[in-house]
Amino acid sequence: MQDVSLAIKNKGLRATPQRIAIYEALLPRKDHPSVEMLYNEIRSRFPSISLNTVYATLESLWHAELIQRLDVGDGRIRYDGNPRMHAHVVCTSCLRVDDLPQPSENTMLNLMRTAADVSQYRIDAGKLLFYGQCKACSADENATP
Amino acid sequence: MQDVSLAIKNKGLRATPQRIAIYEALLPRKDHPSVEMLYNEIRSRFPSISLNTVYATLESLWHAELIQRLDVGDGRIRYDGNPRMHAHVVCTSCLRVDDLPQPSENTMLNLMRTAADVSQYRIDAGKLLFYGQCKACSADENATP
DNA sequence: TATTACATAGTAACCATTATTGTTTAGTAG
DNA sequence: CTACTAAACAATAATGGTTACTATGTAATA
Repeated sequence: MQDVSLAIKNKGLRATPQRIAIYEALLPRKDHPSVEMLYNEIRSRFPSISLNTVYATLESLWHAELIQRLDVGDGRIRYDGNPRMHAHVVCTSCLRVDDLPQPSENTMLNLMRTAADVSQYRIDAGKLLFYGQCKACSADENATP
Repeated sequence: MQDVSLAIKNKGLRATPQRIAIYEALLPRKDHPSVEMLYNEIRSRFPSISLNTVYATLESLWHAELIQRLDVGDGRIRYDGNPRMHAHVVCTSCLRVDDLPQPSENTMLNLMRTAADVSQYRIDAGKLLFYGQCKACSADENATP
């Protein structure tokens, strides 16, 4: 509760009711919701909120490095309440996105360093995505061929 | 020349003049052009070609696994004449995209296998992207602060 | 209280991509 | 060579997530 408000203020942002609500809605979720998914959830408690505010707020939280922006290539951007670098898997059937515990953050940081060495770029961020089919979709496909 | 035509036919596609021209235009490039960039190049030799044909052709070549589709998140899709899995670096200033020789294809395939194990997904593809600033843009920034 | 800067809501515009449609071309069989 | 069938092409319109714009509201500062 107050943690959320404090975390926002600590980044130099105003802890408005809308921002607190959006951040609090995102944090417990593990399904990497899109803007519209969050918008629909927030609207039940915040009927007057605009879609635009959700866009702007998520961008602010992202710039403040409180959350992660995740473009998996399905046309809509997903958000992740965990700002630490980690890999993701995308189900190309149902488009769900899951976190991956492997490779570790250290391994990814090592990949980044290697990339910086060989490319001569200054590298700020990395993204590791896998695409395939989740267990549920594989089962469905076998059930109805 | 004939290689290109043959490669297309070997995938069961018709080797039309448009397809050959588009594929031949993409192959030597290392800058991962977008649809429009290729469209502009092709039009000089093929004034009547439509943008839509470039879209359709690139999708055909991609489905045939002759080329690679690359969504780096800048709004337009980039194409890579090399279909083998490899990492990329994106310059967030000038949006150029470069290939990375590291990590090796084997390393990436190992990452895929690990991801499949821990996620219980059937994994078909992987994507490793790094974001930062290329040498030229870093130099420009230091020159004009 | 006046000032200034940031937030929000609502609407309209943007733009890469995809869908649709009618036409043309290539490949194949008779 | 001609007819048939399927694929490819070109032109236009439509889609849809995102951004821009504008006006209004709210919080921090002097």
